[in-house]
Formats: sequence, C-alpha cells, structure tokens
Amino acid sequence: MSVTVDGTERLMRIGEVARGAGVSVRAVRYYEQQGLLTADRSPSGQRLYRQDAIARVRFFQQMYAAGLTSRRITELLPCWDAGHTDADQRAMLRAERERIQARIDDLVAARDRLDQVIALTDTHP
Amino acid sequence: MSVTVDGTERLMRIGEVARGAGVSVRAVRYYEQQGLLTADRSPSGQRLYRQDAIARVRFFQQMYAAGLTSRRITELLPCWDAGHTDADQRAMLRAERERIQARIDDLVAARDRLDQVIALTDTHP
DNA sequence: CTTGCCCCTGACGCCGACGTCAGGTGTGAG
DNA sequence: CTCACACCTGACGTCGGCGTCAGGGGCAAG
Repeated sequence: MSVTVDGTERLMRIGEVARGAGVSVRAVRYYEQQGLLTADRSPSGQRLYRQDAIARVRFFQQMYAAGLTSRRITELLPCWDAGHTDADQRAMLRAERERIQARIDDLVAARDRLDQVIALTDTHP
Repeated sequence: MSVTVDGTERLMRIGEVARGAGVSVRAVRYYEQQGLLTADRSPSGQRLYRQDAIARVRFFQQMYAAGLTSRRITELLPCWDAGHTDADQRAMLRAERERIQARIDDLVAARDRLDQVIALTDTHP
C-alpha cells in the first residue's frame, strides 16, 4: 500500500489530484465547494488529499457524465461511503438507474436514426 | 392523406404542433429562431404549420437528447431534407454518430457502476 | 535574493435550451 | 358583443459545471 514508514499515508496537493483524474484544478475545488470532497489542510492552507481522492473524482466525473447533479451525488454519497442505506436512498439509487437507462435508450434510438441517414446518404450521394 | 377537398394541406397553429410533439409553444418558436423550422403566416401573423412539423419537432428533440446543439442540427438538416450530402456533411454525420456512441458507452459504464452499489446496499443493508 | 511554479480566495463570465413576464392582437362560441 | 383562450413580439431570468481573471502567499533551486 502507499503508506510511508511512519505509517502516515502519502498526501497529494490539488494539482496532482487534478492531473491524475484528468480534470482541472478548478473542478476539484468546485467538488469541495459542493460537499463532495473534503481535504486536510497544510499549515499554510494548501489542500492535501489522500490517494483515494483520484478515484473519487473519477467517480464524480462518471456520475456527471450520466447526468446526475452535484446535489444528487451528495445525496447518494452515503451509500457509497458508508455502505449503509435507508429506504429513501435505495429508492433514489433505483430511480437514478432508471433515468440512466432511459437516457441510454434515447441515445440508442438517436444513434439508429443517424445510422439511417448515413446509410441513405451513402447509397444515394 | 390529410388533404382537404381543394387539394390544400390542413394547417396547424403552433399550439397544436406543440401538443402533438410534447413540447412547449416557446420551444417551437425557439426552433424557428434557430432556423430549424419554418412556418407560413396567416394574414394576422399567426404561424401555420404543415403536418410534418410534428415529426420534425420530435426529430429535433431526439437530436437534442443525443447532445447535439441547434447549430449542429442546422448543419445536418440538408442531409435529412434534401437527402444529398457533400463530404464534409458525411464526415460530420459520422463524427456525431461516434460521439453518441461514446456517450452511450459512458452511460452504460455509469449504470453498471450504480448497479454495483445497488447490489452492495441490497445484500448489506 | 530572485525566479518560477504551484497554491489560495473571491467573484464575474459563459453557454444553451428554453421559462416567464409584459403588453398587445386574433378568434371562435354563445 | 363579450368572453375566454390562443397567439404575437420582445426581452430578461435560469441552472450547472466549470473557465477565467484579479490580487496575493508558499517553496525549492540557483
């Protein structure tokens, strides 16, 4: 594991997290502002992140790409972090899953529609 | 077909188009503003649409849902309308298709990720 | 010491597809 | 004619995930 000899985990500054996750520094600060990501602070006030921060940021990106808002992600983070859920949270998880599935269906239909046009314009130039 | 005895097509006003396509009146006006949809005008200035307007609006909705912008749709409309394309347009069609496919892949990954969480929270409540 | 790079906190800007409000006109039923 | 409802043209508001600029502090190398 990435742990130093004295047992403390190796910490990263914000730039390393951003590069590691392929996002901007601004984005990482924004996630903190939205309550998605917490960071320790160095004596001089710089943010210090643990190794799992990169994976978390990647996860946020994935959820954003799926159309979830920051608020929705914060509401669902307990499921992910603590592994425990109440009935409301389980319902929200399922609801989001259904939304994503619906969007997939829409996209597939749109793709097929474009494919029709492409086929037409190829055979009929 | 929906043609009156004198051979003229039955025309709709904007509200009927909007209801038929499941969008707002404002949205239909917006599409015209973006150059996506044209309408005849009654002597008093009201927009009059042909029957195929509803299908066009549904098509726009589908493309919007797929992440295309109004500009992109206007650029691709000639393919759809005239059925002819130059090389640039064919390239654009394919590029959009690839983008949609990439978004589908992202969404499928996000869905699977959520499914993992759901499975966890179900077996481990 | 200086240079260069990274970091900090505000705070305004942006984009796109509309929502919405204001103030006025058209239209069909009774 | 009146009433209710649909329609018209501006034009400003919204929302979310950042980009970007302003102004100022760390921190290691040379």
